[in-house]
Parts: sequence; C-alpha cells; structure tokens
Amino acid sequence: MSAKRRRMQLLDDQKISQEEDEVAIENEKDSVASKYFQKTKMRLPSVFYNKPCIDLAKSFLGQVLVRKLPDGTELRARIVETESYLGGEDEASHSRGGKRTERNAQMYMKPGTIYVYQIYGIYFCMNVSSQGDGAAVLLRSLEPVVGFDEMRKFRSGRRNASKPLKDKELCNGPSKLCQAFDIGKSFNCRDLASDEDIWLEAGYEVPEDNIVSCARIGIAYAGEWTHKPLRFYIKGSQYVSVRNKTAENSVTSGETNSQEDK
DNA sequence: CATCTGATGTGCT
DNA sequence: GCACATCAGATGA
Repeated sequence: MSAKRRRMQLLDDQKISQEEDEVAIENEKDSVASKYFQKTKMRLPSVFYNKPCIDLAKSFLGQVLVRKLPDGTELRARIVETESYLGGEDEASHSRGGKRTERNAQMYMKPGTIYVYQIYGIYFCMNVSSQGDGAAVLLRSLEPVVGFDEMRKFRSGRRNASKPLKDKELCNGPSKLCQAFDIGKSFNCRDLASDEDIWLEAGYEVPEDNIVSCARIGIAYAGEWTHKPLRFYIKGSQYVSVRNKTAENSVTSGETNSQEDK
C-alpha cells in the first residue's frame, strides 16, 4: 500500500467515524440493530443524486462504490472516471431526441436509479440517473480499495488467465468494473440510495482543479456532441481507462495523483 | 506505446 | 438486418 493511499484511507476513516457518531446520536433512543447503523452511516442519501447531470458526474469522483456479495463480502472501489449523458439534445445519449423505450426507461427515473444495459452482446455498462429528463452518468473507472481477490476472480472469466491482472486493470473501463463487481442486468432499475446489495458511500470531494474534462469515449457517430467535454476523471489517476494528456496539461493544478505501477 | 480485429446478441428500424 | 457508451489479444514500432 502506497503512502498516498494510506493518507486517503486515514482521511476516510476520520470522516466515517464522524458520521458514525452523528448517526449514533441521532438514533440514540432507537433500539435498532447495529447492522442498521453499519448500512446507513456511510451511505450517500437520495438527495446526493438529485443534481444536474454534469454536477453529479463530477461529484461522483472520489466517492466509493460498495458491493455486498451474497456471502456478505463487501467490495469497495473509488470512482475515478465518469461520463455525462444529457437528455434529448445529446446525440450520444440513449435518450437522444427524447427517445424513451423499455430499455432506457431508467434514465427518466428518480435520480439515483441504476441503468444497466448490455453492449456488444457480452458486456454490461452501469449508469446512474441524475436530475434532468433522460440524463444519466456512466461509471467508467474505479480504483479498487477492498476485495482485490474477488474482483480478480470475477474478471478472470473469459480471459486467458495466463497472467494475473494488475490492480489498475481490474476496473479501468465501464464493462470491466461491472465484471469486477459482478453487476449484471439484475441490477437494472435498483436505487443506489436504498438497495441492499449496492450503494455509494462518502469518500472525498475532488476539487475542480483536479478534475480533467475531455471528450467521451466510443461515440464517434454523435456529430458535434462527439467532442464536447462530458467525460471527467481525477487528474493523474493511474486507474482511468483512457487518459488525455492534452486535457490534463490544460488543468491548472500542481497536485496530481501519480502512483507507481503494480 | 499505437492501431487493428474478432467475439457476441439484444434492441431497435 | 444492423448498430453498438467494449475488451482482449495480436502485431508493429
């Protein structure tokens, strides 16, 4: 574990124990199982998701996605890359032109609703509905925090398995993270603010200075929308799917998140 | 590092 | 029928 990551972990622990205290005080008189505290203390609430698409895509950076497996094991990874898909006018969005079908209905649902769709027959991508009609945020890359072995196992599926994956290869792509977290179509339509098996917990806020904004990936067909800066990632992160050095250099910040390869 | 290609099947036209 | 918000492996520099 690098010094950097240790520092981040410490920051998290501080935040977590703070919130723990607050919740404990709030529920002092209630005799609710401690399990309840475990789940509610860190979970980001419904109101967190109720913001405009671009704001949400940026606020996701630094937050932690948690997945509870059937056996109780919890996987954790920090969101480091997202994309905004706006409503009707966005030619790259599944909701372009106000299109609304059975497949993309979740994009129009309550902010925080998960939209999972299958792509190229074999992969899944996970989005979260935001404020705005037909708007959603695509999760593109995560930095693994807890559960490396499980993620590696879920990811070994259709590959050679000749060489073990590096940590940074576990979740550096929208479908890779779905594999690593074992997220499939059954997660479609669930609510991140209340679901038992998946949720977001407070990590840290990434300052605007440390966010790279650039073009989205894989939407070359979208005309003028192809080059709009609707992809966001933490500057310097080694866990991002595709880095854009040009865009990184135009971000006015001295600090980066460079880390050694693993 | 960059670029290319095959895999694969659902949802929409 | 065809397009597709991808990935892994191969190849060349």
